[in-house]
Amino acid sequence: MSASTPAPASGHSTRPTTAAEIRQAFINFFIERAGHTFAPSSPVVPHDDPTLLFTNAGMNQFKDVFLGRGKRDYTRAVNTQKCIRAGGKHNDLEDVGKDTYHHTFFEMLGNWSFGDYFKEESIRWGFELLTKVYGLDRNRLYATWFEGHPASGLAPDLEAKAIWESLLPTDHVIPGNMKDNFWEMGETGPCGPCTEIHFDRIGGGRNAAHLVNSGDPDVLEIWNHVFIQFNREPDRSLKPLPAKHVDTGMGLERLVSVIQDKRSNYDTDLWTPIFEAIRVRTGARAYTGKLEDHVDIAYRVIADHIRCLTMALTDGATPSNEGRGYVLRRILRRAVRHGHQTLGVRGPFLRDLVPAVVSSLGGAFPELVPAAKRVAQLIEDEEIQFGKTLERGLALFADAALRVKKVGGNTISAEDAFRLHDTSGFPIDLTQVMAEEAGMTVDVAGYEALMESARERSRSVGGGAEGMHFPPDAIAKLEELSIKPTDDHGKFAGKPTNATIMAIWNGRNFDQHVEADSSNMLAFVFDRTPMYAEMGGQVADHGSFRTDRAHSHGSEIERSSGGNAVLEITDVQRAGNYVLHIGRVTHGRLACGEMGQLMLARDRRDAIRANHSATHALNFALRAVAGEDVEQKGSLVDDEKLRFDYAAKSALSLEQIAEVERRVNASIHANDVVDAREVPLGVARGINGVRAVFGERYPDPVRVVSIGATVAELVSKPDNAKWKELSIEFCGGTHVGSMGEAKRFVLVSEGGLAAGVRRVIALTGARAIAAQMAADGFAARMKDAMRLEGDALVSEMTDIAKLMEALEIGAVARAELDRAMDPLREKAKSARKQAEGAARELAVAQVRELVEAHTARGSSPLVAMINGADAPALLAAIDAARAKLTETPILLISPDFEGGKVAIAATCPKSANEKGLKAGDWVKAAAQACGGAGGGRPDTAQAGGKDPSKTREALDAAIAFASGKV
RNA sequence: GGGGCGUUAGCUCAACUGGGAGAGCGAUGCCUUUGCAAGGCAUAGGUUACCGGUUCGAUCCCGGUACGCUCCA
Repeated sequence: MSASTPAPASGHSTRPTTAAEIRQAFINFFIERAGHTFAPSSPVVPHDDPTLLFTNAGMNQFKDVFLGRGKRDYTRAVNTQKCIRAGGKHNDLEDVGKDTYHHTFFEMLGNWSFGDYFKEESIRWGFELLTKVYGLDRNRLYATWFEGHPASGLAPDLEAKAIWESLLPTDHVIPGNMKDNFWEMGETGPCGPCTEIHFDRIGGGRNAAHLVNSGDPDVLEIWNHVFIQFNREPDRSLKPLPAKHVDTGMGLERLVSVIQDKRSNYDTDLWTPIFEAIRVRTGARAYTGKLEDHVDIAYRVIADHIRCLTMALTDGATPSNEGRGYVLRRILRRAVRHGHQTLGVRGPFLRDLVPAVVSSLGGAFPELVPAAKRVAQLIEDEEIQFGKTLERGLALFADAALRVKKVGGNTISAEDAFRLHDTSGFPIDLTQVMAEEAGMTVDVAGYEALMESARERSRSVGGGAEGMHFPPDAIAKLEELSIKPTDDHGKFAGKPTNATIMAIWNGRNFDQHVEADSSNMLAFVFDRTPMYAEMGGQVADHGSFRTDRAHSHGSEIERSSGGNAVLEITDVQRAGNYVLHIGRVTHGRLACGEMGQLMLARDRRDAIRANHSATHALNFALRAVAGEDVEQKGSLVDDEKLRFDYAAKSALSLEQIAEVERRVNASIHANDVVDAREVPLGVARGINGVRAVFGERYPDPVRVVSIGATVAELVSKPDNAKWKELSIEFCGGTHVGSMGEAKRFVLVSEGGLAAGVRRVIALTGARAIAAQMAADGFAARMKDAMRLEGDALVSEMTDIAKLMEALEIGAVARAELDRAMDPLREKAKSARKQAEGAARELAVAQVRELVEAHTARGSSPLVAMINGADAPALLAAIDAARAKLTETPILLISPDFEGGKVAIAATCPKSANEKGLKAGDWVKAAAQACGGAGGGRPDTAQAGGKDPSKTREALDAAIAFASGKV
C-alpha cells in the first residue's frame, strides 16, 4: 500500500465520488472490513506466462494458486489489476470508440479467497460494499445465479440464489445458463459457477430483470463473483476440489460511471482530464459525447489508446513488428491516424498526452511516474516512424484514387488497398475512411481475398526440405511400446558411445529394419546417445552410427557381404523425451535391436563449443560496454559463426565494437576456465550477477555455465562481489573447457533487426584467424593500389570493391578499410573522368575537321567514321557537329576492334524527318550492316554493332539509306 | 521463418515502351541593395545501393547481396 492511501470510507456520510476515492474505498473495505491483504497489481505485460499476450484479468497473477501449484502467505487478497484486452483471445480493440464501455486498458477491482471464505461472505460483503459504502440503491441491483446443467451433471447453485433472495427483491434474482454463469479457466482446470451483479442506470421503480444480459447499455453487469469448486478433467468430467476459491472482478471504469451517474464510462473523471489534454494539444473542438460523431470517436480512441500505451510501455513492453509489440504498434497507429485525419494534427502528439495519463493514474500506479519520460520518448519515436510511412501511404492513395477517377470509376481497387496495407502498413479501415472522405468506396471483398492468398503464400512455403515430421502420436506409440526415454547424459562429453537401435521412423510409421537408400530420410531412436539435439539456439551435432561386424546381430548373408551398415546423421532433434537421429542409411541394413557405435563429427562439435562459449563472453562484454539494459533476445550458435540478438536503444559505435572484441579476446588470452554444472534453481538464482533471460522458465535443477571461475566456487560463496565481473548464465549447451580453445574472436557484423533490436555476428577459431589475415592482406593490397594511375587504377578499384564485398572480415577492419579507401576512390574517379574527357575531346576534334570539309555541301547528309570513340563520346561529337550544321542529317560510326563493338549515333533535323529520314531508322540500317541493332527517337538515336570489320559496310548502308530519302 | 515494396545530387522526389539522368530546396560564386530580408544570373554536385545476367544499348527487364520499410505466421 502506498503511504498516500486516503482514510477508509468508514463514515458513510463521506461517500466516495471520484474515481480515486472509489478505487481506494474498494481496497480499504476488503482490508479493514474483511481482513484481506493488498496484493499490488501485477505488470500488464506478463513476464512468466507465455500463453498470455497481456494481463487480462485480476486472477492472472494467482493462476498458480488456483492450479494448486503455488501458495501465498495470505488466504485473502484484494487489489486493482491493470488489464489490457487487445490482440489476444479477449480482443476489445475493434470496439473502442464505437461505444461507451469497451477499453483496451482498464482496471479490474478484485477480491480473492484461496481456500478461505466462500459464497456467503463473498456475496454479502459485495452487497454491503455496493449499498453501504458506495450508496447504490438495492432496488436497482440484479443478481444472476447458475441454473445448473443436467447434461454435465451440474446442480443449480441454490446456495447463491438463497443468499441473494435474502438481500434483493426476489424478482431481481435471475437464473442464468452455462454460458453466462459457469466459468472455466480453459479446456481443463479449475472452474465453477458464478454470480453476476447487474445495475440498472435508469431505475425509477421499473423492473429491468428482462434487460439483464440482453445487451442494453443501461442495464449492465458490474461485478462477477466466481466460485471455483471443480476441476475440469481431461476426460471432460468434473472433480470437486479439496480447496474452494473465490475470484471476483469488477471493472473500475463501469463502477465509476454508475456511482457518478453517467451514461458513459467516458463521462467520468477517469477520462475528462485526458480529453482536456487532447483538446489543448490538438486544438479540436470540445468533446460532446456523441456516439456517431467522428471527432468524438477520435477523442475516445485516442484517450483509450494513450492510457493503454502508457501503461504497457511503463511495464516494459515496446512497440515492434511481432507479438505483443505489434499489437501495441497497431494501437499507436490507430490513435495517430485519428489524430492526423480527424483532428488534423501534424507531427508527434501522442507523446504530449503521457503526462495527463500519469497524473490521472500515477496515484494508483506509482510506477508510471519515473517511467513517464522514457515512455514519451518511445511513443515519439514510434510516431515519427509511422509518420514517414503515413506520408508515403497518403501519396500512394492519392495516386490510386486519381487513376480510378480518370477512368470514371469510384472504387479503390482491391490491389491498391492491399498494397497500402502490405507495404505502407495502412489498415483497411484507414483506407476506407480516406475513400469515404473522397466520396469513394473500397473493394473490401477483393481485398480480403488478396489478404487470404497472401497469408496462404506465407504459410505454404517453409516446413521444407530436410524436415522430418514426427507427430505427437508417434511419441505416444513409442511410450506404448515401453521404449525408455533416450539417455543423453553423455551429450556434453560427446564421446563415441555404444548404442542399440530402439525404433526406426520413416516419416509415416515405424519400421523393423531398413536397407541402404540414399534418398530416404529416417529418424532413429537409440537407447543412449552422445549427440546434442538442436536446442536453445545451438544447432544439432552431425555424426554417424555404424555396426561393427564383430558385434553385429545381422544375418549370415550380411556378414558375408562384408560391409558394415552405416547411418549418416545430419540432424538431431528432441521429441518429448526421445532423441531423434535423422539421416540416411548409406551402407548395409539396419534393424531394431542392433548394436553399434554412435560417433559425432568432432570438428563440428568443437567449432560449435567455441562459438557457444564465445557467445556468453560476448553477452557479458556487450553489457559491460553498451550498458546494463542490453538484454538478450535470441541467439544462434552453429559450426560457422555465432549470432546474437539483443535489445538496445542504439547501434554500437565502432569504438564499442572494438572494445567488445578486445574484451572477449582478453578472456581468450587469459585462457579463462569455462565450467558447467547443475545447481538447484534456488541456489543458482542466488549467485551474484547471474544472468537469466527475462521471462524464460528454467528447470530445477538448472545448469549454470560460468567463465572465469568454477561453478563450485560460485556456489560456495554466492554473494561474492567478484562474481559480478564474470559471465554466469543458465544454459544447457555445450562449451569449451577453457576460453583459449576459441583461439580468437572477431565480430564481423553489427546491424538492426527491428526497431530496438540489434544483431551481431561473430567468428571464432580458424575462421576468425582467417578473417584477420584477409583484412591484413587487403590493407596491403590497397596500399599498393595507391601507387597506380589511370586505367590500371580504375580496374584495380573494381577488383578491390568486389573483393571487399566477398571477404569475411571483422566489422572494425571493414570500416577502417572503407575509410582508407576514400582517397583511392577519389583518385580513381578523377582518372576515369579524365579518360572520358580525353575521349570526348578526341572525337570532337575529329568531327570539327569533318564539319569544315562538309560545310560546302550544305544540307546533304554527313556520314563519317570517327576513331576511338565510345557511345558517350560519339554523342558529344554529334552535338558538336549539329551546332554547326543545323540543317544536316549526321551519322557517325566508330569501330572498337579490341572490344569487338561498333558505336553508331545519328541526328536528324526536322526538315529531314519530314522527308522521311528518321534517326532511329537510320542507325538501325547502319547497325544491321555490322551485326547489331539500335533505335531511338527521330531527332537523335544511337545503336551498336558487333563486327568492327564491317564498318565500311555500315557506312555504305547509312549513305544508301539516306540517299533514298533526301 | 515466409512474402511484398523500396534504395536516383547534401535533402525531398521526377524520369513514358529499354535510347544522351532531371526538378525543387540546399551549397558555392557573381550581380542588385546603404545594410538586412529577399531577388537575379551562373556553377559545382551522380559508379542511379552493390554484384552479375539479358541487350547494339539498362535508372528501367531478370537473378543475387546489403540496407530500410511493411505484412503474415
